[in-house]
Amino acid sequence: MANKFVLYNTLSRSKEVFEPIFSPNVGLYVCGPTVYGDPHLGHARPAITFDLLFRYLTNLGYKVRYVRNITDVGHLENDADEGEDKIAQKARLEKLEPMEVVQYYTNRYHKMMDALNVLPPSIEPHASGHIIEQIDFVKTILEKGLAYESEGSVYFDVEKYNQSHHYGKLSGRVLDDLLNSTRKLDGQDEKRNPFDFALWKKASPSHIMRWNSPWSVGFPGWHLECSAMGTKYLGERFDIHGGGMDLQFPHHECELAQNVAALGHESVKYWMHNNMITINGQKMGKSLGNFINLSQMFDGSHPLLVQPYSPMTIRFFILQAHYRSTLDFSNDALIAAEKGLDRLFEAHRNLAKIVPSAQSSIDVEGFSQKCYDALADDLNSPIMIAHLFDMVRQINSAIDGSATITAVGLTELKRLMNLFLNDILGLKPEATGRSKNADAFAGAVNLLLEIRQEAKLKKDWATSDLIRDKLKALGFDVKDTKEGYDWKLSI
RNA sequence: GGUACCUUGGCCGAGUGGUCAGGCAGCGGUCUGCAAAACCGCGUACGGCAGUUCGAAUCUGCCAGGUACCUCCA
Repeated sequence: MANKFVLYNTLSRSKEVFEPIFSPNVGLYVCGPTVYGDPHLGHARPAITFDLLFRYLTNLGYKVRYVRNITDVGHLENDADEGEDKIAQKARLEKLEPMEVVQYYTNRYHKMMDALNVLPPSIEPHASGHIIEQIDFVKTILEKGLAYESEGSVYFDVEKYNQSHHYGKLSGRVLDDLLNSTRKLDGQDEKRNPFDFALWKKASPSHIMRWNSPWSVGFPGWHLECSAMGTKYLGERFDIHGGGMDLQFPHHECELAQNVAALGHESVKYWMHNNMITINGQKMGKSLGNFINLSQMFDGSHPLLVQPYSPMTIRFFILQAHYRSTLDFSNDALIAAEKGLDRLFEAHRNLAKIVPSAQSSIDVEGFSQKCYDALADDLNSPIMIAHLFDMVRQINSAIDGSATITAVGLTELKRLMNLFLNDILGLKPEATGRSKNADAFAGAVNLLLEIRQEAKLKKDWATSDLIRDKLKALGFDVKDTKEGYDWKLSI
């Protein structure tokens, strides 16, 4: 742990040195998906951002417990069916059991995350599996006098809380402003103040997902699950809480207040928020209807896409921007990322072709240091990737013979490239599927290229170019090398 | 309306008060039978206007444009 890891804390609005509360253990909580729809490009951002963090911290030697929840109850829909649980509504729509919908989209989420090489968290708790813990949480807040019951629902008393604490400290909100800008919602008259939020909500007759509680048959409030599950699995104090910037308010603000109300102190030391992915400069979101599903990205089926993009291209695209910047989607940017990543992988593979020298012109140690420095500076993956590309040039030069590296240096470089590329950035070459089919296929292409070699020896350029051009038309990139030839499938 | 943030070369995207981001695309060269790939070289970019400063794209103010949150949202 030579490098001081510095990360941006939303709470202080500044970069802080990371010091775990109980080193070497690190508690990390990230808001996971609401499983009522197919995962889209927006879901990939936090997943990959915090996957990078998880991998990096683990690599630094920390023992990380990573909790990422599945939200499968509670969140209210805000359209015609106001007040109905999202999951319940979807279930009625598709004539499925709510938990069937939950299971289906959870499976989909896992499948997409797996494709993106996002490591599974240590614990993935479901909100629906922690109703008892959430009810207990509500009870505690009621006992502390910071919540009140009204018509079978329980609301957090924001104004009272604000008398002794600062509601709005995370998001920079001022209570008076909220009073004027809070929108009128259903059930508003049950509340003392419009900005009070539900801890427990009484279920309407049409509401399918419902549980018994001391107050009513209903369901837990929208922000409660993270308070309850974070506390359960990471303790009353833990290190990092992450999520998308759009969750900062009200979700995380409320969560923070709930924890202070129930526990008497804040739970989270560092709050991290990733920025949004935009499309034509506008946030990509479910409610805006401009999102692209991950499966559509992978197969190119969305009308905005001119071609499919592999999971690794998506991952690389996201890592090429800093997590706190917005990232604008475009085909040009994706294609550029795809080509760049290709070059990176190619150099990584070509490491095997380097012949070591007695001297070294490549500064392996400096390279390592620069990469670690970039990560240590608030997870600056774009800078790290820039250093990786600098190394690509040197690797290619070494193959050309215009740069040199010692055997020891080469071994270390191979280790570092594996570490940075595969283990930390989580970029792995797309599976080529070594099968009998593929072997036969490769054999046939090689045979053609052998014939081309013979034609070349006879200076029969017509035949040699014919083979190359026809293969090219079929999607094979053929290139001549000192030893003979090389090829790859470019589609 | 309130609050916060953003505006970098053809595109994407880092960063800093005073030599370099990086990728993609483009141009020139080396190599090649020709290509491809690779390597070498090339772009004097930082929204506008003022101010602070020896010096600002980087700090301050104003203006313009954009975005986010304030409502479920990654």
